[in-house]
Amino acid sequence: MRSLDDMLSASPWARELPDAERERIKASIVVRKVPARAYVCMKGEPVEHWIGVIDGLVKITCNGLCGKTTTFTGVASGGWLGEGSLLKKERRRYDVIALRDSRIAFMSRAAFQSLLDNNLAFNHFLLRHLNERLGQFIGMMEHERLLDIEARLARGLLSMFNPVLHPGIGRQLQISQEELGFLAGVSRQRVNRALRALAEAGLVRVEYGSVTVLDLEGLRNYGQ
DNA sequence: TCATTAAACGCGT
DNA sequence: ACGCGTTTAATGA
Repeated sequence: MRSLDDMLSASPWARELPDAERERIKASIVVRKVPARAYVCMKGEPVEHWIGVIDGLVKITCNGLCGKTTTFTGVASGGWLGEGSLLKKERRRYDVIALRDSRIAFMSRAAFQSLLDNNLAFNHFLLRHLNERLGQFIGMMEHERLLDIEARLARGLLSMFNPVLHPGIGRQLQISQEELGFLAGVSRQRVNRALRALAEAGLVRVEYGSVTVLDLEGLRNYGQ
């Protein structure tokens, strides 16, 4: 995705907005470039924006007290995040960090609220979005308890290729094995081994700094 | 005993 | 400077 316009065109709620309304929303959005490793927003901040990933990749993450860090989910090109904190009127609960140079859209709280109050398509979108997320997180518990690490990594990858949550993602994902480890909750060495297994099964292609999905359905069924 | 992990190192990009 | 593969030593099931 190249521009805010592309991003809005890929967002079902924005596609159906009347032109004037769409322009009004667009005017409420600030676009900022965030370099790799920089914060998009920080835990504890007051929440003033809904956040969209126009281009790039970010992670929603949290640092434990004992120096550990975990990634709850990645958000790729075309994805929106932060609606939870916006709806609950609370401070930001998690850090959002760019995994590579990214272009990020910040929609004002007022614009978000007016869409919420006036636009049925937007409400449908939010429900669908929240439902996909909920499914992902329930699935995560299931997988953590029931699946081996290869299958868990397969599901972790799959979450990144969810077309509802990240309409702009292609088949290739630029992400390091270390970050995949944070995402799937396993060590880097184990990610490396598991990736080889998935590649061996013909489901992905592994390259320097990236993973390409060859068989989405196969990934979904991996380890039944 | 066996698998997994963090940390360290060296190599290639 | 970063990503990857490997070794090593510690951990724990």
